[in-house]
Amino acid sequence: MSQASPTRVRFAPSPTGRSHMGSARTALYDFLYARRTGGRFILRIEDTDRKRFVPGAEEELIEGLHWLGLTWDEGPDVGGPSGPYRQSERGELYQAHAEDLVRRGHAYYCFCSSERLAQVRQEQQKKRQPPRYDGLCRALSEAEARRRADAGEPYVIRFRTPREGTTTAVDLLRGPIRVENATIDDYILLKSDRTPVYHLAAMVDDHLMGITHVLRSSEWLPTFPLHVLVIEAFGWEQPVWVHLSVFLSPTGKGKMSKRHSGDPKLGEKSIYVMDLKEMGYLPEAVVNWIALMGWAYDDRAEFFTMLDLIDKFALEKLTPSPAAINYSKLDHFNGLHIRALSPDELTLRLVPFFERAGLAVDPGRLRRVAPLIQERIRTLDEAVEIAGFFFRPSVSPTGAQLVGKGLTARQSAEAVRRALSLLLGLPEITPAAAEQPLRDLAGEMGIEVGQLFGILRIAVTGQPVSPPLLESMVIVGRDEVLGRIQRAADLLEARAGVE
RNA sequence: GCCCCCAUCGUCUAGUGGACCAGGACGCGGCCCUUUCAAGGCCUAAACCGGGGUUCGAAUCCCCGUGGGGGCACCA
Repeated sequence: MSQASPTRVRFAPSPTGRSHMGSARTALYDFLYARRTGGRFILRIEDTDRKRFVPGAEEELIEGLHWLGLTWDEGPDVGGPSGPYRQSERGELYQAHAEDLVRRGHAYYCFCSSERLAQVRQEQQKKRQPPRYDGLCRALSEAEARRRADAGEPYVIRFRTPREGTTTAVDLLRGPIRVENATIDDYILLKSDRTPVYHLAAMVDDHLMGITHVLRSSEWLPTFPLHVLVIEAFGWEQPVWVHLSVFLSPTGKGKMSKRHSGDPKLGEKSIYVMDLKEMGYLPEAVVNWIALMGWAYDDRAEFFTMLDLIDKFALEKLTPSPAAINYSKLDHFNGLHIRALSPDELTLRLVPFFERAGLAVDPGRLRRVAPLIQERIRTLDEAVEIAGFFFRPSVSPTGAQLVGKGLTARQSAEAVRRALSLLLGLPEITPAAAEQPLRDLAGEMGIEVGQLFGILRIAVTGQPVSPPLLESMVIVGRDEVLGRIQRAADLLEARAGVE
């Protein structure tokens, strides 16, 4: 690998659906390698197939990349010297290159109809032969082909794959891959509507855009030798080829697909980038997570920021074997990155989740809540569950819920009543002022500290699991705390009367 | 069916002939801490797919099986 010229890498998605973590990882590696080497990162949209085009897909794609913190130096939205960056706007380029190949004998016109092709395929399948073009038009003379084309007969341009010899395609992670040319089909390069297929468009663009390293899915491995042949036919230099392993479903059975993706609105795990955001994951955590599925730095470090990754990323450390996705590891990384946030930053990230839950968030109060929940949440949406009560006007535990563990309603009522008068006698309700007296009270009553705090926790927060009780009381406010405990005492006494 | 790729704990992985009775992380289990829940600390269980070679020596190299994955479109 000569470093004479700066590296240029591209991410070339096709806007045919929602963008998922698999392509996000490819984009991440592209980005990391470009930044690591001081090269350029190019975004190219491969939208030659109008039938599969999905409106809005490009927008969601760009939104997702931005959310992850990826930026590119050239692309459809930012321009650049090698544009246009949408293949649908580069039509003439592909036509000219395809014709050039025909002129030089590396490709030919094929007039076979889709129907005939389908029939040929069917017969081959019946005879259990590999499905491929039978070569009917390969033998057409140049003059004959010209004549039929001029007569208006529709045609495609096919690559004239050598019938003899072998092709060696070199992948950075796998080394040389040798295949018999006889097993490589005469692939269509230019469709009858004059638009190119990937095998032509990507090769032409990578060359014209000066791409030095191609990172792409290993799904391209089967046609890899074809691509090497096409580039050779043009007389161009091969880029460094790197085929990234695919992601497998969480069970490891089959590659990850929409089939394995749930609806985040139902609390299910999704594979789509923008769903990950909705599920309460931090982009920092997602980046850390996908970076480590197929790449490792050494035998120790696992927590990485984007800056760390740029500093340490190396193509040679990529692994060629497929990886099963593991959401519990994402949860782990998310917890780590949440804890690495400043309280101010955490507050900012939390706001949309409370709003989404229909709660009126007071930013000042949320900022005070943030440190209390920072080490208790693994995803941002969990904050609503554990700290939503701070933003509700009241809580409404039932008498049954208020009864302390292992205590009767009467004992619980007495405990709350005594705690209330204790708290009323305090100049302020803070951990420093209230904790010891409450502990002493539990001791006097012969109950566990946990039992007393448990009842008060339900009384004040309305839930059995909450941030630390006394700290929470400070934020809820003295008057409201006293009121809630008063109501709890009433409820417990009513219940004690029934029992 | 044909072609291609891959193969270390359940999962993600470190490991490029001796430093490996195989290391880390997630998850699991236990202990400590503790007002709940977490976080944190400590500890346990858990793997080199099988068979042949090569070598003084193989997780590491070669071959054959097996298993897994991917691909066989006028999609990308």
